[in-house]
Amino acid sequence: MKKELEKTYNPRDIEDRLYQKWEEKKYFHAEVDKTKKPFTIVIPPPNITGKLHMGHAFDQTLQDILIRWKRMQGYNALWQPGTDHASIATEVKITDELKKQGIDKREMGREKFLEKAWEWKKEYGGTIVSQLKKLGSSCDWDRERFTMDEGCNEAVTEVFVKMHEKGYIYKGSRIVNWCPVCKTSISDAEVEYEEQAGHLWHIKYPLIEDDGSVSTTRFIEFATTRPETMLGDTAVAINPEDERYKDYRGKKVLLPIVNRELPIVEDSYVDMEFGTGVVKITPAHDPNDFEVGKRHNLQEINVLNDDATINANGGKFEGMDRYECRDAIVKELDEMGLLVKIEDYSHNVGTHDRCHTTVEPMIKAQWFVKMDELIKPAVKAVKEGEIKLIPPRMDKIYFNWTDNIRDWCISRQLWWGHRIPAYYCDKCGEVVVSKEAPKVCPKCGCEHFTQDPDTLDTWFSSALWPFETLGWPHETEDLKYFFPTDVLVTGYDIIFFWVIRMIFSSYEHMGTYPFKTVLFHGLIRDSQGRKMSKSLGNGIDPLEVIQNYGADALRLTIVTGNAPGNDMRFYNERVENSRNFANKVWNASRFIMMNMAEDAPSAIHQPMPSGLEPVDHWILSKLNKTIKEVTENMEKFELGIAVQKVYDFIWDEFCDWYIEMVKPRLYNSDNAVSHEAALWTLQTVLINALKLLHPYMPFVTEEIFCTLQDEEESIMISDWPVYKDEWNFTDDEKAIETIKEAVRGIRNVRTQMNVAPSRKAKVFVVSDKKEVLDIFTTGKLFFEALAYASESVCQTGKDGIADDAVSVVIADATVYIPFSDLVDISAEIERLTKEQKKLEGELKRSQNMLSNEKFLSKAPAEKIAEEKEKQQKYQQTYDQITERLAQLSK
RNA sequence: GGACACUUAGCUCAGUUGGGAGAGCACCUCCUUGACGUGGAGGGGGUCAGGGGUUCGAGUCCCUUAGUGUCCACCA
Repeated sequence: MKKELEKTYNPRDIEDRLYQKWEEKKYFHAEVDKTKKPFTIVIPPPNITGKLHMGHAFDQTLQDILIRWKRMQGYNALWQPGTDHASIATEVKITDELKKQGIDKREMGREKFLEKAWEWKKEYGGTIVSQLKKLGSSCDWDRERFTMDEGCNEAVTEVFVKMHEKGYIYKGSRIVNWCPVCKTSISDAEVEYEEQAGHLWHIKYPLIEDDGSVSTTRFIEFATTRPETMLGDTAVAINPEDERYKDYRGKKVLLPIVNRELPIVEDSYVDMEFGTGVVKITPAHDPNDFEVGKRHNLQEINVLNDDATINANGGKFEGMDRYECRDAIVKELDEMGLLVKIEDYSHNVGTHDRCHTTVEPMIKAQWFVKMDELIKPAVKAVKEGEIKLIPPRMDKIYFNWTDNIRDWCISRQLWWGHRIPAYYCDKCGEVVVSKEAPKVCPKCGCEHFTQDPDTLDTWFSSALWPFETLGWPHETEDLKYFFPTDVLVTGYDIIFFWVIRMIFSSYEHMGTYPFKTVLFHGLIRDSQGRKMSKSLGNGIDPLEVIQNYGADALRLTIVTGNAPGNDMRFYNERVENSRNFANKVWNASRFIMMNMAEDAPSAIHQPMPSGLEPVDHWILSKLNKTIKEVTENMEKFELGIAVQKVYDFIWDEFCDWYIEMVKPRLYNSDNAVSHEAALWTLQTVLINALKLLHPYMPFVTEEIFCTLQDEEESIMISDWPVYKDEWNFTDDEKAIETIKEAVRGIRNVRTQMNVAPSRKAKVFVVSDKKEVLDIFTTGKLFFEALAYASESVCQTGKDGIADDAVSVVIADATVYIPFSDLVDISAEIERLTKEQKKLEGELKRSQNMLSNEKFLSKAPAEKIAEEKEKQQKYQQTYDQITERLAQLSK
């Protein structure tokens, strides 16, 4: 039966059907197979609360391109999918949801809350997965994992206990970043600094004289951005080198309002150049002051509650909010005459990246991962190239973080997450860290324990993702075969949160690095270059784009014209272009199918017939080159360049030239050999081009492929095209390029002269070179098909050509079109003179280069040869134009 | 304060070992040719931010200036 396609490509009709077929046929599924080489990618697990956004689309498209390509290349390709429990994000969302229903999380209690959370996971966790499928992602869904499934839980506990035993995990009271709204500690990576307009309050504390009296004349003045923390001041610091304050050394000041005596300590931390060279020290609420406090054995007075209101240590301010208290204290100091002045001041304030609440540094007992040793192999991996970051500039960002790394605070005062496997003896408080609750206290023999209420940072489990998903801590075959993985694809925004932590975790627990290459992508921005955000409401919904233009168009848009790691702007005109391309491919295929005889076997598996003509060789040669280059680009992760080449080949070479050039042969079935050769070439080139395109546009390529095939097959499991020496036809390539040049010249002249397309004209090709005439003789019909020729004649001399014919000059030949009634000789002379001038310029440039001795002695030989060839061509053309001008001027 | 990136056609961007400036969109002219008007043919438009250097040769490498953006950083 004759195969047919619709007139336009309608992605909506086919995408879901094809995806379902792929899943049913298990094409995405990978099993250990030692006869094949593995290629593994683990998905950056999307949050269960998440809704598909452009960031996912970017991630997914790049991964899917790589995995589909490698699968076609014969690798045993595994794309390991899964989702993340996203501890804090999910907990906040559920808490808010409960609040709307008038339910308070604390009143509800931990157990009930977790039940609710699991219900939530069941209900919404699948949404994101079904959305990923809309993009065409070829993940092995049979292997789908969740960061809080049984296996991952086991891995997390294993790691925690092991690292605790090795001393890499410890509990300590230290300054942590505290979010007063989420009421949990957060890691340094989760703090986002925002430039905020604030004030610098200049305050003075009175000195305590040697006799113990409070001075009314001697003060020590300093500036602060946070006056309310004075409630927790336990010292004032000066630089030991600072001569201005030498009389104050060893003395004390009185902390007003609170009436506490504070020592004046000397610490080189104080910058003499800044302000007055004096710093008030609040060890409990500032990380630097905390360090100073440790060095000078200062008291640590916490003045804040978990919600950032003032606690009992704040005396009469107890219960006030931190900012309310600030105003009250400033007012009181002013009344006491201790406020010197207020300056406007802009400074960086740490905020929580989730809720943007100003973070409060507080001393808390938390669990930490000791980083100094762990980070070393992670630095080495990138330094020595064992892990390659793309683009390479990411190295610096990476090292900047590793060089300044601090211990990682991993405990969170949340419920949704992996609970810390630490147990406290109810009687003596002994801490036992173990996989299961201990039976007997090793210290006091008591049998009652309470588990640590805290959970772990989400990224603690994500850090294990590449190996826990393959079965670790068990020694599975999957792990041995698929690990380490090959490429990680992710946004540069989570390099610190995730990438680095996976690298050191993997090295620590697996003894090897988790992947060989990290391909970073940027952000997708709106048409004005703004970040897409909920508050701006400028987010573009990928599902809507798919609905309107198709998943292939979305994918192509995302990967086109973007260098690795760069942000991109997204707007519909770009997607329209991608959709148009899908339609172009569709219609080219449709045309080919229309010309295939009924019941004829598809040419795909047939050997090359003998009757191929130069133009067939030409397109095969072009295809061959494209195959080679595209594969090379993809190997270097230059996906944008690769797809551009496929696009150009299909649209410019195949559709605009080749198909047009073979049409006469298709419409004329008298010459069966030529007809067959054309059909074979059309199909062969199409199939190969579709294969090159498939990783980028899986749906349209599959639909065409399957329609074209006789048997039920899939392009996604077909072989990736390989460069073949026997498809190289250098001479034919050159010949067709010459014809194209002549055709373009004729079209050009006709447009310039405003000749209606309907007006055909006889075309004479004149050349004194036999091989050139041969080329045009075999290519005669191209002039008729492409250059409005009624007839074409190839000859050596000018016999029979009117003197005033229009001429098109190319290197080896001159094409004459007699248009006597239309030709304005002076205009013709002008046109040719212009061309002559242009050539003169080129010739000059070329001659300059070739007469430059240094160029000749230093440039590579092939470059010189290339330049000589060009010069020759220019000279030939130039001479012919000169000759033609002479004729016309007679 | 440090680091990184960007500055190329009206707009958005490619341009990866340095060797005659590209694409898409927009714009102008023409085309109801039997795959496609989501198309075809032709065209206009750029001193590749400014300056200096290396080189036979620089959009591409080095230095510098200016503008923009991002990340990092405890200066109270």
